[in-house]
Amino acid sequence: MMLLNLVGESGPDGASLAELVAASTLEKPTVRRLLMALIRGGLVEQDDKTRRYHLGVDCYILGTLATPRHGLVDMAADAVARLAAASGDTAFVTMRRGSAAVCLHREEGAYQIRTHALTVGAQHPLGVGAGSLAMLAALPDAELDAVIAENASRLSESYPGLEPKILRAEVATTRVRGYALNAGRIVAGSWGIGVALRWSDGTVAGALSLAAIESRMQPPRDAELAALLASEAATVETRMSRGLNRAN
Amino acid sequence: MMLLNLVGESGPDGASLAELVAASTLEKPTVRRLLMALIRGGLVEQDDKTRRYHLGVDCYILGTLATPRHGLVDMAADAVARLAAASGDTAFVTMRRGSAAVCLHREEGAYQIRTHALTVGAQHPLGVGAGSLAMLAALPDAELDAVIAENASRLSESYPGLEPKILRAEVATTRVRGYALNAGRIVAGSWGIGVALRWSDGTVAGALSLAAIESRMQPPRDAELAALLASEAATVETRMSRGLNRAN
DNA sequence: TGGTTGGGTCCACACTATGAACCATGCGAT
DNA sequence: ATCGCATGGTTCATAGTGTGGACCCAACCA
Repeated sequence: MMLLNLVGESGPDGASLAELVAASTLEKPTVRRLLMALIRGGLVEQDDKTRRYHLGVDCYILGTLATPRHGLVDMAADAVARLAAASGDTAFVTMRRGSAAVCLHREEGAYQIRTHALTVGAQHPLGVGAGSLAMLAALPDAELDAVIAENASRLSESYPGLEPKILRAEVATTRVRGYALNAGRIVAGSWGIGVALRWSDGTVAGALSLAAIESRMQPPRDAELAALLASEAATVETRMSRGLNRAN
Repeated sequence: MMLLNLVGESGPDGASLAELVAASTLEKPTVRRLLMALIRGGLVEQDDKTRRYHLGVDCYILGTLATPRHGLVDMAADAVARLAAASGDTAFVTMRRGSAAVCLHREEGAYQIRTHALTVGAQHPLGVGAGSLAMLAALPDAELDAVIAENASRLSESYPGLEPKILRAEVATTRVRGYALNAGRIVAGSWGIGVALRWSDGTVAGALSLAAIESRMQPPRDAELAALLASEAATVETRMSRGLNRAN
């Protein structure tokens, strides 16, 4: 499942065997054998020419069958389109995946300078990035602690300037402010604003966010964008509760 | 992966442990352990109250990430909607999954009598059902033989009246006729018409189909519906080739 | 109260995954 | 032409992990 996930993260060009070995904690023969098993099951496929591994049809099939329960992107697609159109910047749907956030949908606006700091499939610990931070801040305190604890080592190692302590401070200001702001903390100059999305039972599902260069996120524009996000989020959330998808 | 698939097939109400044990060839402790592993990985989730198992968020995430490569339903959604609206009957998107066909999308028309012979998530051997038969007939002969051989035992056991020999005859007439017709072979009185969909490289991706009661599939209406299907299939196929999704 | 059904777990045992070492192939440089 | 070096892929003794019959428990119903 770790491998499946890595293949998913690898984007439209897929992943090579070597890349997967490097990204996983497994040895080459093991990776290869597991990939063969995934291929047999249809969850992964290998391009005959390039020898690279991609997600298989069965992933798509299972995903489609899981849509009635979890289909956030469908419910948010038009909201994201409106956000991108209205702002001219790039809009995203991010979803929670345990203690990480996955970017599932990206819609570019018309403005000529576009940040590519966040691409579809990318995963970061909760709190890293605007949408991701919005989700983290939306969690109940117990869960927040658990998530931060789980991510602690990865944060300190791979995300300098986003150590647990700083993250907690960010969460606090996010909660007061009402929306999450990423002031170029991951890629310098690439700013973002995000708001969380919840299922009708209150659990955090994902987030809507906007990204742009620093100059386009200064007051008073930042507040305007945040208002835009909040209104679209409300729209999406009513839709999420209407389709009474989830029993639990 | 077999279990994952079974959970997927089980529809929106999920599956109980006992059902999964029965449907799989595994023993109860094994099923339970594998399910726990799938739950750990986020591919499956268990409803705390009902104790039933459902597809998890990660299935949806992987499915979304696989959409650029395999996203048939998105490409066919509006065509299916038009089919259902124009015919008043129920329209389907089916996809190939090895030697089986999976129903991924179902759109009901306005007509008051609706067949529920095919529901989303249902899987049958290739050749069983209109869309499924359309796919089988669209395969090159070598592949057709392989598929029929693989399904032989299941066909004879579970689908009386659709033994390999009869299926081959059906394929022949389908190829001549240009579209697949299921004259109530699975559920008496429930008829269907289907046409195959191909990727731009010629490989069979899935099918579009319509289902209705027998009386609504008699000449000349059957031919009219087939024409409708063919034209929508053409639309979908041009869209499939435009998004040059697949390298291989 | 007693029987039945379904969910979930234990642990001796058998089988299966593991990875260091190895082979094969494609490609750029000399 | 030939070498060197990535990168993809495979082998096989060994360590370790999954397997399932038997069992427990709770809920439900007569």
